[in-house]
Amino acid sequence: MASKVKGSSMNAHNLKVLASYCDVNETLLNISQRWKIQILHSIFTGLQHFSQLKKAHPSLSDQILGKRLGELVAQDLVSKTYIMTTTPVQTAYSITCKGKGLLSIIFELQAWSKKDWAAQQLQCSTL
Amino acid sequence: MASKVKGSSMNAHNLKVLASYCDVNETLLNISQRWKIQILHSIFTGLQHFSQLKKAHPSLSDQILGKRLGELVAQDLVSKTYIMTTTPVQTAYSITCKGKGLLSIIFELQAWSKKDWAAQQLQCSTL
DNA sequence: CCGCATCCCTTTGGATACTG
DNA sequence: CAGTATCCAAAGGGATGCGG
Repeated sequence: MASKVKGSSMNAHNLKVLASYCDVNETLLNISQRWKIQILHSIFTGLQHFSQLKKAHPSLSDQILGKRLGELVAQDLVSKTYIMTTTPVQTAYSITCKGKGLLSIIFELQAWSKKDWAAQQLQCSTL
Repeated sequence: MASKVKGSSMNAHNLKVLASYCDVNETLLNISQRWKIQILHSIFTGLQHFSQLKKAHPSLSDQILGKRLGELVAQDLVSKTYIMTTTPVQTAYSITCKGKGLLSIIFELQAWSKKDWAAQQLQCSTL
């Protein structure tokens, strides 16, 4: 995929795809809710249980955590499994392939926001 | 930059950067407001004037358009210039280098959301 | 241990009306 | 033509308390 920040990422094909992206905004809304990316990242780093995630984000309340986890599962960004061998039954969350793909893009977004664009004015003619 | 969706994008360096991305959420919020990306894209395609943008998005009201344009300028995603040779004075908006960089990432996000991830389960082990 | 139901409050989007 | 001011409705986050 030729979608680097530098280089000719804005070619004709990409423009065509972009022209029909009226629903990207929905995607953006779906991933920009409070705590969502942080939770996804925490799961990515290995935190599997509700209590672990809770501990990792002290200022995050239970019902928001539960809500976000439900959304993440519904969006297929994390998967949920039940560990039946314990009492009471435990739950384990793990990141999906799709979730990892999203984090890749989030990484680029992070790099983009950190970049000093003012110093790049002469280099973006090919963008 | 090694930030492709396919391949080893989640290497040690990226992980380190990701680990400190608590403020990515702020960036996400700043770009996910209603109409913002649509307006940015419209400007990218060549629409320069307030009235043109208004016409391109019939269900977008004046003051929301004005608000978003102000934010886009403040975020340095678009630049604003005044055309003094006309009466009354006209305004022209154009996308900046930084704005183009954002659209590149939005394009990737679009591709990500459209992809059939269920069929990719076997290919994401290196992610 | 893992959540959900309810209520409240803040934020945000949008309609109407007005100005240089 | 290019916006702004004010007010209002809706949505989302968060605190408290309860259940499986």
